[in-house]
Amino acid sequence: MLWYNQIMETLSVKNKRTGGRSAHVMASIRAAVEELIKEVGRERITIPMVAERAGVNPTSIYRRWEDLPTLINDIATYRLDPTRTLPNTGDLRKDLTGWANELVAHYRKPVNAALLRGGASVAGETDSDCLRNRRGEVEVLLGQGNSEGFTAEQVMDHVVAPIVYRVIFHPWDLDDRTAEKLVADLFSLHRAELFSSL
Amino acid sequence: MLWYNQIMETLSVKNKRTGGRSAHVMASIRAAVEELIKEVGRERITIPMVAERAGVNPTSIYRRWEDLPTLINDIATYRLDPTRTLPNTGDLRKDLTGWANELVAHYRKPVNAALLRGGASVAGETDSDCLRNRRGEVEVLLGQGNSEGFTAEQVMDHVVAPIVYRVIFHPWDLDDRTAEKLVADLFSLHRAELFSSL
DNA sequence: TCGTTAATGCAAATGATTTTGCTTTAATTA
DNA sequence: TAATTAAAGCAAAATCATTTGCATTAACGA
Repeated sequence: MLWYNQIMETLSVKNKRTGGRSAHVMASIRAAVEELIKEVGRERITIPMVAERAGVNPTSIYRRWEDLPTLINDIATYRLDPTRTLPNTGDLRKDLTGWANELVAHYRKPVNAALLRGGASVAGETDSDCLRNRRGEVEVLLGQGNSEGFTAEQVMDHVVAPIVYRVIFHPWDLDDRTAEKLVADLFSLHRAELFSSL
Repeated sequence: MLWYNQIMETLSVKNKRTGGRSAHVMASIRAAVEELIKEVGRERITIPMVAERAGVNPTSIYRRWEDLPTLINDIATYRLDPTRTLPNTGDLRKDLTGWANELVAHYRKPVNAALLRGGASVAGETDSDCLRNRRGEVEVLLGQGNSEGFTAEQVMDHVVAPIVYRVIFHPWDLDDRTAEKLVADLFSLHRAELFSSL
């Protein structure tokens, strides 16, 4: 649960009055967007819809945000906390599995999946790769202790990419065995390379 | 270049008249959506915009497609000619590599990448998976001759997903060795399973 | 080629979204 | 607590999207 002033701090457009009513309006709008993203999907949300669900006047939304994409990106900016501690048991396989499981759990929440799809729709040109933090984390995981010869690219290709693919296109195929299976695939791939170099 | 009747066959909503004018209207709409996706981005396209650019009456779009997400998904889904012949040399590895190379070449064109991102933003609900044809093709490739024990899921996870991930988030990492490398990974993964079962 | 009628075009009507001017509420500061 | 004024509410107007009924075009089978 975020406090109202924390909610206010997450917005791209600032108010001068950050307490009481304003914060309550923001919280209602955010809750409404999250509900609606789950119920009707990002593409079918309208501003009047959000206003009605939030019990707020549409004008209040129009005056604060330029347009709907801005609103949704603002509100759905629920991120994996970049300061959280990563698994570090000394066992790379365990760490990767634990980390990938966090990723899966995160993106099984419809709001976060919707955000990723939203990120996808504006990716490619700018440097706004909304997964760049994940690659950074992979590098940390590989760096702490024995990387067993894996590169971040391999982990991104064979663990992160399949998860992302499922989140975006096949969310119903994302279950709590996905992460373990993919890490197992990664490790068998690696062993194969060891064998073939014998 | 698709023929008009091939374009018609790709739509989710069918016409009884598939030639001449209808096909021309479809082709114009498709071209308009492609241009606009590049120019203004998925988020700011409207149906009247598409109609004007296509030189077509908005009514023609409204009557055929339920709404904009459906239209975009339709166009994004069928950009690769679904009737093209797939590689069939008898050598699965060669076939997969050739097919994956087609995929890479296709998505290295900016229009197609933009369409995939557009598809991503409307994915996740219903069965509107704009990559479902790719999975179908994988099943065909595995079905013709020796599948060497691969499942479509494995190919989707370790060949298609990494390509899609790069297309959407890292297009600059998509080069003409990507496909071959990923198929090589897939095969080494498979060999690993053989080894580990010894 | 002709006749049928599906598909498109056109225009008016409807419905929804967005903007605007003004009023009210209440957060903040003194 | 009172004064100030930012932010929210309200309602009417303007804009834009969508639907609808009918006229026109042309695809396709006879």
